[in-house]
Amino acid sequence: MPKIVNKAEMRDLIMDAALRVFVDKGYHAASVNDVAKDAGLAKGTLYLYFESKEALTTAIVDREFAAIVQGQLRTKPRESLAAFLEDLRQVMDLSAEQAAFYRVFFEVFGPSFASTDFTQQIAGYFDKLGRHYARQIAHLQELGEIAAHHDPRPLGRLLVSMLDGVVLHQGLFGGSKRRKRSMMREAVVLLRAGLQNPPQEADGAGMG
Amino acid sequence: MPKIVNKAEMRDLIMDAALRVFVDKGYHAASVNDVAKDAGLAKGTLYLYFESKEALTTAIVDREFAAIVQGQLRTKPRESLAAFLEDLRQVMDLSAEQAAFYRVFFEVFGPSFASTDFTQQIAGYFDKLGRHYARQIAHLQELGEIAAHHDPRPLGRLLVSMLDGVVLHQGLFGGSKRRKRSMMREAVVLLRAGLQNPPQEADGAGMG
DNA sequence: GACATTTATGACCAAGCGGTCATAAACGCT
DNA sequence: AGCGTTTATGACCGCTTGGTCATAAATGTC
Repeated sequence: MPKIVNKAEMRDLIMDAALRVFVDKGYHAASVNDVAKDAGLAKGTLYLYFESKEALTTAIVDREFAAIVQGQLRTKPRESLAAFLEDLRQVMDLSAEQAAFYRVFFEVFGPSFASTDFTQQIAGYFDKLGRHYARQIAHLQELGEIAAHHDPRPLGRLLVSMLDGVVLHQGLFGGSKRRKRSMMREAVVLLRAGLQNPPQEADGAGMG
Repeated sequence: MPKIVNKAEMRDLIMDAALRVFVDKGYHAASVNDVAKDAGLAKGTLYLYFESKEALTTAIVDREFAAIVQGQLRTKPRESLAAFLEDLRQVMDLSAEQAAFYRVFFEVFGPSFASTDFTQQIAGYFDKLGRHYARQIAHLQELGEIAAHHDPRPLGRLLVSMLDGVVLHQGLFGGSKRRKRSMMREAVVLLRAGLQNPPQEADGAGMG
């Protein structure tokens, strides 16, 4: 009988290699050959497990992305604002590898690559996370921990965008640990005050 | 005597075409030929005005980026929190074209492309904007419009990251006008409360 | 050890790219 | 009109890429 390999394991191994190479050289500069070599395989072998470079990439993005988002989704609804803020702090405190992945992710996410399906899928992840935050916010509003005037849905989605921005800038531009820490501290302080306080009718706020 | 063309004008014309094509097809999928055709030129002509595709791209990013950032920098220091918030709201309210540019920008901004110089330059723009906000914040603190416990520098840079995230998500994932409006409203409300309120010593906020 | 079947290989291919350059067109001036 | 100079052109080149495929290696069973 024939030789047998664990295909799922092999796919994971290849995805690991690909992610390393993409992070190192950039997605578009990395050739399939580069990836295969890093995985210790010949190019042809790689094509036994992924039908194209795009398929490989999609699989990676899906895997990594799901991991990040699921990590947040798994958290049980918190019972205090402080605990919720701690969750948010954790999203911002991605590991260096995850931040690097983020860079790749955005390089990949151009019109050239993104089929509508792909875009939808990613948008779906962010929206899901946003809705999760929305539920969390609504819950904390009931507990009186978050001011009642906030609208949970847009606020949840807004938080996702904002935190993503913070993470992305960290991934792209780095900066010292010190700076990162002080920024994260400010973020938590800002969000805490922003979430828990009702709007004070200020002076002459015009607005359109 | 010779034929004469306005080189600066020509460069701008080419950059306009390139941006259109990049936005439409994605940076990596767009060939120099595509750009030249869109500009109504032959490829060789384009190379009379830009020495390489990378040079063209750098010029575009520089131009567009400077426009966005300079727009904010030109604002005189505001004398009220409300006015400052209105400035922030404006950054988030980019036109569709500017948002599309953002997408291209991040596609370009991979390790494959980015020379260290380029990265530094872009980081410089963001930092500059962050310092601008920091000055603004410090000023409003003196006026008592922003709570004193905030640290202007990291907070300014944080705002840049956050707003960038919001803009980016808008550019990438779009969504209805309604949704955009409600998110922006939430953003302003959140930031106003976050900025103007002092930290309330909450319950049991642990933290590392 | 022979066999059937799966898995691995890397030379090979067509296609497309960025970039060049000999040649032609356009133009301003006299 | 004629000339000197700048500007425009697109066939062409070298190179790399994603992807294929005939061939070889590996493996489990008898």
